[in-house]
Amino acid sequence: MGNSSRDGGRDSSPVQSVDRAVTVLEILARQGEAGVTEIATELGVHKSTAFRLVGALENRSLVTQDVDRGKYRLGVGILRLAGATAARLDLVQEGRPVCERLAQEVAETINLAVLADQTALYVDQVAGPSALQTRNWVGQRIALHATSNGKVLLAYLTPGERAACLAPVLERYTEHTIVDRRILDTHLTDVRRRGYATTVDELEIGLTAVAAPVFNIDGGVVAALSASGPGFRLTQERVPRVAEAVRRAADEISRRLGAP
Amino acid sequence: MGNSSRDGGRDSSPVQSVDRAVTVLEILARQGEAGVTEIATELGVHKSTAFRLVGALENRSLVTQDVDRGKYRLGVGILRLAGATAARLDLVQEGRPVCERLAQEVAETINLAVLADQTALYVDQVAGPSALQTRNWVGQRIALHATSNGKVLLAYLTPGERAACLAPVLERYTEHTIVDRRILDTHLTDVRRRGYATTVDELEIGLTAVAAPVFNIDGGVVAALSASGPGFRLTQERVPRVAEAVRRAADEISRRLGAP
DNA sequence: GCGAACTGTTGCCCATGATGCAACAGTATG
DNA sequence: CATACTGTTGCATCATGGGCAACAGTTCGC
Repeated sequence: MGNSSRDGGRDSSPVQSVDRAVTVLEILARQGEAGVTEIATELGVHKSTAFRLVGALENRSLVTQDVDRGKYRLGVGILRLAGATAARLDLVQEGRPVCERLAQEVAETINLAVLADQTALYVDQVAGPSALQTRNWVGQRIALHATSNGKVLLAYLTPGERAACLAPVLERYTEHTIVDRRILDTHLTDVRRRGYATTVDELEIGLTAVAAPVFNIDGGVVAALSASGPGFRLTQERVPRVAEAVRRAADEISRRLGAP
Repeated sequence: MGNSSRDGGRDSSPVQSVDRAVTVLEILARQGEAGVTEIATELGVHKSTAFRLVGALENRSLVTQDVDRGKYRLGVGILRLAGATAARLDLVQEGRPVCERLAQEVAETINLAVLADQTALYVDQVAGPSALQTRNWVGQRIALHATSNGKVLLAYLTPGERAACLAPVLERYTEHTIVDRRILDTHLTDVRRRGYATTVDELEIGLTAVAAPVFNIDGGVVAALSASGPGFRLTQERVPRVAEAVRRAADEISRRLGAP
């Protein structure tokens, strides 16, 4: 059974049984449903082999069987995996050109972050033209209370959701980190009122950031868009103008995602 | 690493490497992206093992890597698999209650079929109350030109698409099968005009069927809905009334799918 | 700028898990 | 009712999956 190659493709042979399992999934995607014998024939393996491959996928809900001894089809596990991918793909794909323009406009590092496992998960980043930049945050999970993105994500949660997301004791990163819950809650009320959040020296000394919410078609906040840079560049005077640009860019991404 | 069990779950141990590969996908779905060492740690395997598992998934586009030696994320292959599942799941889920009512109303076998690989792929079936029924078509791919579902699917294709779907020589199943392209094209123009297709003794002697189109949110035809039964029951006199019921039911499914 | 500490990647050898075989149970069909 | 199919299972074999050691590349602290 051939191994499809791709640009920069791996030359080492793949794990054969994983490769076969993926072929099973593709057969089921193409045909809607299929039986063990049919799958075995298309794979070129014994039907007991096909049966075990299908069984392994069924155990993890990637494949399901309508009735015992019946035909198999793709299961909800595929949709769960895709759900994780597609929504984030949409956000990043729709957001990327907006982020690039904003990076040019404000000449700072632009980030998109989503709420994930009670942290701000950074899903995209576009660097400004300056040589001095923040490091790459993508893939990292950063504390909510000490980042502008995190503050935005927190600001639009219900009190219950917010309580669930914040540890009883907030971690102090610098002497400027807000660790008192009541001060944080008041601050987040202000974030919602103004439509953007700021941090100055709260995650680390010398780092200033400003963020605004990205809404989806249901009117909920699905991400926060931020600009960040060194404090000597992102001065207090400059913050309102940068915040306005970030807000407009976040609104643009929201519209692209179908927000009202 | 534990194997999640499920109701009616398989007791035999699954194919371990497939199981591990699925766990890799779930890790990436949950975290957005991860590196080889992190995946290995969560799987409890050596990082060379994780590397090969990820490589096998990457070969098939289920996983992708942003830059060489960088972190991995879920790839478009997942979306391709899910695309095959979700759209069909929608159609079948939205269509099922309508099919059940229609089966009761017209007392014949009801089918939903989609265009797949130049055939009519049957994706759902509800039997009428009669003891005499057609066999189960679900999962089968039947010639377009000799079925009412197929005629509906053909009728709404562009001339180019239609030419691509039909073999140069149409297969004759009975003496009533339409195998002349010009006669078929004229017939399909009529299908579009009337809003439904019929076949009498064209796929097999004694089998009568009537089908109508199902539209989606974009206004395109995504499926055909049919009622079929023996000719002595689905008489010529009865066909117009059954056709009208099938049309109304197809319109109902179309509305549920968001058709204009 | 350099060394240490990490990462991802690779070749190789062997232990083990994937596989095919034979057989069985269940279902469909003539 | 017998035959011919299907899906499923236990078992023995061997081909492959896997870990190890090492390497190349990158990051980071001093």
